[in-house]
Amino acid sequence: MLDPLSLKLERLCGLGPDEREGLNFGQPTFVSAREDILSEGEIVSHAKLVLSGIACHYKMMSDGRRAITSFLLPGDFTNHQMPERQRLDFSVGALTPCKLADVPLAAWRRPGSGKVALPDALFLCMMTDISIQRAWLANIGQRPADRRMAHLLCELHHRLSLVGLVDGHSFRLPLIQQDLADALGLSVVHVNRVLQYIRGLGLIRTQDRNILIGDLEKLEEFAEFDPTYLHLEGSLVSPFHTPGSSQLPN
Amino acid sequence: MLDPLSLKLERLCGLGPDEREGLNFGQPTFVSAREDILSEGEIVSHAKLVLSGIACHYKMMSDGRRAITSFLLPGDFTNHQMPERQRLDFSVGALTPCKLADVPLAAWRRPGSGKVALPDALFLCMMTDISIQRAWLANIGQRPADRRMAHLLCELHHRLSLVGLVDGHSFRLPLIQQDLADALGLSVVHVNRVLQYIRGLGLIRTQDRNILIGDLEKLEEFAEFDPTYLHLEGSLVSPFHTPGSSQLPN
DNA sequence: CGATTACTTGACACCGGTCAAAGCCGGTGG
DNA sequence: CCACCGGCTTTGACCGGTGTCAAGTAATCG
Repeated sequence: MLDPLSLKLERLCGLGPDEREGLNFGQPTFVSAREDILSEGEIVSHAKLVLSGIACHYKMMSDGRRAITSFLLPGDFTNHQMPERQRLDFSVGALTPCKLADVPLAAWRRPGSGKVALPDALFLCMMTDISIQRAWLANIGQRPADRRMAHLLCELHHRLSLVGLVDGHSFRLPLIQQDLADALGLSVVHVNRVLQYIRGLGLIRTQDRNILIGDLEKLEEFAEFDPTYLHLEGSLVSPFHTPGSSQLPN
Repeated sequence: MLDPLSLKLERLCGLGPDEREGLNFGQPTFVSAREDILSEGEIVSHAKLVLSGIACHYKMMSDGRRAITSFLLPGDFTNHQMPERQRLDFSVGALTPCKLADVPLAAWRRPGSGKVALPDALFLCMMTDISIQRAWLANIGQRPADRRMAHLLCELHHRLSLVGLVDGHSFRLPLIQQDLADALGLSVVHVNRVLQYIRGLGLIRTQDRNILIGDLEKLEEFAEFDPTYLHLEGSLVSPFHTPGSSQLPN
């Protein structure tokens, strides 16, 4: 069975086994739920990969609130390569028990010769992460709570699906409502109300700690969800085409 | 007089004139306020640089609302290099008349040999943009309107200061209240109320379309502003850091 | 100038936050 | 096997921050 990152890169960029050889990560490490993986202010020299579990980027506000700025699913990196001696301006925390591995920074480096597919693919992942952040900004800034929640669920559906963690229309989402609240800028109480409301619409079903998508199309319509920003269409081409230095548009 | 990007790179990374030679951008283009610079869905092959004026990243929501996901100040790029054939998931619009220039993608490429300072510096810029997005997410998600506004003003103060556009404690901010509203996830009416409130606290003063910071320290304290995320400390700075004009706090 | 665009103001409604208490597990230990 | 316990979820009552609507004023522009 493929690790989630390889699966993602294969589906997203058509990356074959031979092109992933730079991805030999070391021994996996395990952290338990609620534990910090990286702390704000830290200086990191490694890129950590989530192999299983769900983690998040978060910032603590001075009044004790926690702002979750992204969810890290299997196949996501906790951090991209940082400029040297740059301090982290966020923390990374495990929301569930997580399995992690370090990926050598060399994977991002484009060699003077040889295959460049891997660095390109990793770059695409980074661009997608940025796109997701933009989408969150628009989501939190402009949508009412119910659609905001629905939009997040749609996104998670697609992202989990990409790494093979969606079974039919349902996926396991072992987050507590406080996590969703901190990610959506809502209170726990309201998250609870909103989940019930959406459940009442027949869009989702919850059982245990699973989220079952009842009618994905309806949910996406309700959330005004447009998956373009996830860049799922597998544009498997090198970002670095060599342009002549002088093609000015217009 | 240095262009804003060179100024920024010099102050941020200690980049000297010889290391910036990859930055020979072409003829500047001009767009008027409210005009689009790039449109969602477009495929871009150039990186555009803002030389003067203020632009923004935005997404239109289906109900006609506009979500501004970032402000582009002089010295900022409208877009980073995108993987080829990747469609833009956002639009770029000019909020004021803007002067732009194209920067060849080659500037980002690390050559097989020779200077790598420029690509590294540009990469730092990209990481900072991501950090800013994270900060916006936390800002919009967790802070009440008044502090949210104050935090944005603090950020703009620092960013404008970096490119020499702050004069003492005051800076020109030729945005309309609707722009601030769309960026902060507030209504225009409330932006108006909040500005008056902050003005009443003596933290800012507005005249014409300028924002004057009355007491920067008080404003930053009120906003719980921590400039770490802007990565201003010149982590890549070599021993020879040229101070530039003296208005930079340090 | 008139016309448009931006800013202010007030009244009112409502979404979502807060507080508090009550269920609901799933563990853990006796 | 049951009792207890702590974390999570669910409810209800209440309130306050923001949004909306609408109208009036000021600024900007052709």
